[in-house]
Amino acid sequence: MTDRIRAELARVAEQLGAPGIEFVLERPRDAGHGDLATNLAMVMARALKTAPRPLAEKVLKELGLPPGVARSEIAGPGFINFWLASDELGQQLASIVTAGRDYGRHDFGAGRRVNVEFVSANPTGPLHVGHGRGAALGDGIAALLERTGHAVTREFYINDAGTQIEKLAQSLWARLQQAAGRAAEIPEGGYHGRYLEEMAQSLLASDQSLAELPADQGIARSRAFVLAAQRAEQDQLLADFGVHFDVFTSEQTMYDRGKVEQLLDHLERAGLTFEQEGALWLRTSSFGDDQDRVLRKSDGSLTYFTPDLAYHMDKHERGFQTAIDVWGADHHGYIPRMRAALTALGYPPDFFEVTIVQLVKVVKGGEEVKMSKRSGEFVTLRDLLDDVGVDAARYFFMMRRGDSQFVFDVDLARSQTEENPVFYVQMAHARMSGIFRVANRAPESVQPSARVEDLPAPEDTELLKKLTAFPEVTARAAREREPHRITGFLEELARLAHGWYHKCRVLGEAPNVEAARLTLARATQIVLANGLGVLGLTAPERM
RNA sequence: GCGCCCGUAGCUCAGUUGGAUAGAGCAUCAGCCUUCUAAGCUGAGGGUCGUAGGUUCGAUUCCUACCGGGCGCACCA
Repeated sequence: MTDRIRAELARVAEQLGAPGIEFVLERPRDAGHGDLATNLAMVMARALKTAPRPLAEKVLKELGLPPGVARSEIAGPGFINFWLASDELGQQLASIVTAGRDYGRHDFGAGRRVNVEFVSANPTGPLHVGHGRGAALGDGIAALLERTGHAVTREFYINDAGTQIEKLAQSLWARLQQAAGRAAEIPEGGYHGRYLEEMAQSLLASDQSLAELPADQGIARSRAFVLAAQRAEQDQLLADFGVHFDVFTSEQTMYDRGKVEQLLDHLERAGLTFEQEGALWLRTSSFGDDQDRVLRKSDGSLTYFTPDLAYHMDKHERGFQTAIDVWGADHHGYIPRMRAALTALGYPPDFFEVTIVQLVKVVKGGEEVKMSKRSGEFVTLRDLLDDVGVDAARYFFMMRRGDSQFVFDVDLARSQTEENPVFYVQMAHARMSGIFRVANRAPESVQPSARVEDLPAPEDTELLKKLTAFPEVTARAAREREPHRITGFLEELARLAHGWYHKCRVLGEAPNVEAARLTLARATQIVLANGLGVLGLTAPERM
């Protein structure tokens, strides 16, 4: 419907001398302004240098409106408002029930291959709440893209080749020595967290001889231990968090598979590099970065940037048309060099995208729970999950834009009351389900009753109109990579659903009204479930 | 010093790609249980959209400067 009106408006715009003009056709927030409104006359007025209202009259005169539009008017400074016929609304209701789980799906992604890389935590410690936010957001973005017709791969990059890992291995080695009663110091820049102490103790308990190894072997063993332990722990935790990765790529394999060498070769042959003071540089400043970047240090070793760039090249070679990276805010300064380098490689500008995830502040009992990686004290994702559960954690992380700082109120997330948005939304779904339970009918058995005349209350109409907005919300959320648009919509919908439930009886009404309201309840249940589903949350039948 | 993000009700935050009278939840206050879940619902008060300019029919939205908060500015990862 919207598409047909939009097309007709575009046709008239062309006819009146403004072809291809950009205009908005939207649902006005004020119901008094109709079901749909356009600013076409006003944007045309600017382009054609005439007054908007007379122009709106001309537009309206030329407009061949589809039969679903009941009436139209010119209002305010030159808006054109449309009211839809009530049978149009009824048909939309029926189509929700018919579409079921597919309602809110789109195919505009057209099978575009998208790689979403997220979490990608260093294997140097437990995942903390910041990773949790990245995990929820990355997974949410991936799910949104899937539901809009993209071919999505969820990917995790393991930073297992850097000096961080070396420090960690050395730190564990020191802890092993200490646990065996020897004097040993955590190396400079090493890891002081208690989890290494615990790991050392349990390793030693199962193999006393470990601490007897010569240092180089001991460190090598330590490295293998920490990598395996971190991987196992992270896998389990992410699984518990409801996040599934399709691909894990290790930094080390970028070397092992010759990707790094291949990259350096390619860059040098293309004349994109130069040597200075014994180091090899990439001319990123020619491609938008504010300075050139070192690929190979003067001591012969590579910077972190080089294998990471090779990794992105690898993604491109694997056939991905878009690579979305979800990064912590502390890495945002890294974006220009990566973008510049990928431009230098000749990749299209829409290949590389970054979604930035800002810091999470955890508040419990009205007080901030401090987190500091250096001191080894931080709020782990595991602690948070144990505290508030998966659904609440995922929902909370997704309910705010990634690029604003976020206060995670643990007490709120735990609460089983209306104040808690997760609870509130899930409760709305449970209530819709409850109607069918009491009626002793399977929700799936509902045959769409599409007559809006049988939905007499204003609450009926308001709820229904909200439901019809869901596809637009999912489309926008996917395009903008903003899962919080879904949570916001769900809360608005839940509010209407609760109000409707309170005001409008379903069972025991006149048969035609009961049938129509059962359809509405079913449609509401579907949209709530689909919305919760995109976010990876459960939609409980009862609570 | 330079760059990026943020600044909207007491608090936490939305704000439909420049639109009509700026919204929601919490908190506060006032109501509502003979009902398919009161684990809920209804209503009220609450705003100089950080500040000052600019762009135009119109600015919370775009531009500039400044103020405040966060994060970055490595031959670290």
